[in-house]
Amino acid sequence: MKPETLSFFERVYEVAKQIPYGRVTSYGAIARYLGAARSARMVGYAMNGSVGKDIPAHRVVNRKGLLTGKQHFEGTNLMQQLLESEGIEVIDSQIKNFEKVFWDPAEHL
DNA sequence: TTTCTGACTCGAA
DNA sequence: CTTCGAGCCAGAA
Repeated sequence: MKPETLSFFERVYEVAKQIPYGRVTSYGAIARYLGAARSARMVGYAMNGSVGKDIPAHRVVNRKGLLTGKQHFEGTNLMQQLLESEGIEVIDSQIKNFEKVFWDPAEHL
């Protein structure tokens, strides 16, 4: 691809799409991978437009493994349901064993 | 052009 | 240990 022609949002999408099944990552991790370590907020903001695209936004959480963006899904528990269906243990919007299911873009890409 | 906002993060109290 | 505040950047109005 031609990253130079892609907007920041589009770059975020490209990375988010590559999150493996049953794994999750953080906004900050994606931001750092894109070279914008301090644009974690923008990553989340970008996910707003993830609807209608093939982006598994539910696999992206904050660095604590907390489903901070679940409110942006249809139901307040949809995001958690999706993660649990992938084998990820989630309790009260908090991912358990977050370190084990965490997927670092820089590590895989 | 200026202003505002946000699905974050980190450091300090 | 938990809670609170300020900084950060990119995009839309």
